[in-house]
Amino acid sequence: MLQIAFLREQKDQVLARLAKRFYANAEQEVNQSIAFDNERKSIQLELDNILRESNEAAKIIGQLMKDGKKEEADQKKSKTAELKSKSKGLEEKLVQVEKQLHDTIIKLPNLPHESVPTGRTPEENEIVYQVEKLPELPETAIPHWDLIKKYDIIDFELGNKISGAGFPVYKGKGAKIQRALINFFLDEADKAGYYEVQPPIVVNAESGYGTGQLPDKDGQMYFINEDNLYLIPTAEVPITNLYRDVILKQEDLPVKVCGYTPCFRREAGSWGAHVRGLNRLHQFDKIEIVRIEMAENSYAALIEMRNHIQGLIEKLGLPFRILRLCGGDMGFTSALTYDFEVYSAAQKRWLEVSSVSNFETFQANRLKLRYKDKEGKNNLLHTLNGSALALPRILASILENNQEEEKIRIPECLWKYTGFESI
RNA sequence: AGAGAGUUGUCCGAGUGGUUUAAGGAGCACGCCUGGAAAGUGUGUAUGCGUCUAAAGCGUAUCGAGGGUUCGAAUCCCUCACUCUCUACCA
Repeated sequence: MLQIAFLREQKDQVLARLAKRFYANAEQEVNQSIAFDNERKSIQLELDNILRESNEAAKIIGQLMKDGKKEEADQKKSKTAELKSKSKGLEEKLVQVEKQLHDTIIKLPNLPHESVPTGRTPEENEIVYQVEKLPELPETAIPHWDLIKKYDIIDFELGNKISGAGFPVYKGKGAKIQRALINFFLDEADKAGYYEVQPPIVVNAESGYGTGQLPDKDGQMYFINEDNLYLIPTAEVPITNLYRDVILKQEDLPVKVCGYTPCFRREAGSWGAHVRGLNRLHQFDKIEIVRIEMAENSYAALIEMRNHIQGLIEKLGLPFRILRLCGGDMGFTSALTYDFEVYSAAQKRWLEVSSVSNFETFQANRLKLRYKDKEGKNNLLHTLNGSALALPRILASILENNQEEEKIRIPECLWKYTGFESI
């Protein structure tokens, strides 16, 4: 959520930056927010004055009662009745205006960083890096959905039977390579200084709201009606929310946390082309890295995270590229996002395997995540996160890119985790 | 799941309608004292919003959350969340 004070003070800049997203009603919604805020302020001022008067009166009445001057006290009481009805009306109005302000400002997406390219579609993303040569596979190469059948390592039909589409069963070496990837990614994160946590994979609405999945992506999360809980779409939600309503000390920074969780996505309406096999699932595994940084360090941290992810993909030996997302393709809450895509030779297309973003204060403002500086002043922090990495598409590209006539090579960095060198 | 007891500031903890403007203690910060430290001692120590160019100051709200009663609520009433104890169940 954007800060109302910033909208007020830097309206031109806000509108210019929102323009990069081609956000339609920017000017109208910004003006509306400011108008609601003005109204809020004037109501509060009036309300505070009335409350002050009645607080003072209550004190006097208390004193009069004590002194036994009951009649005088009663007289005073009748006067305060009027104040009371007035303050009640104002309170209702205040709540209403605060809600209107909130509902308006919550719709505004984050402001793109100045380096974000202008553009509406994925085609306009900027390619920051790309491997020089794309791998070429022999004519006989097949996509991963055929490979998993050939080697019997992932079973979608079994998953269909016990759960439904998008919930595969990993079997034998398929299951072991999952476990190997999880451990490899966690160990690498650990080496890079990330503190490991194992959070719950269901969260309450407040947490969903804190990181911005709610109200924006309500329909995308599985919801447990009975207990009012959501299945997490990413570990970003529980991990970042560990720091909801927290005021950190400057010496606690930066915060670097990682965690492995299953992730659940309904992906409502997104079935069809390009979602075969492991390309899009309802349940998948992911290792997430999360950082909390002071504003002046957050972009350096983003590059560090990007380099970490790049290192993982390089160790796995996969052909990849890095994109800087254009304004139109960037997520609602992000100020700058880099996407990693791995080339699938058998599918002849790029698959997104990681997304690393700086949210600046957008999440922190909702989370009320701040730090106390040397002067004792509280400031909003910057939050960042990235997938390091999500398993299914990484597994898909390992299978596809490493296939040979009668086996699939396992990247060497995984051998000590799998205990086998090929499938 | 049933019964009971709880939730107060950074922490512990007092407080059952009106000097609570939240006692007292601990911790922390800064000062005094000291050769240095400890002890001692003094002062300070939450958050949001508003007012203000800003700071200070002042106002207002916040004692788990939300609502209610009252001139006045940490205190009384209602709803919800969470914690603990016992019982039941169970990896």
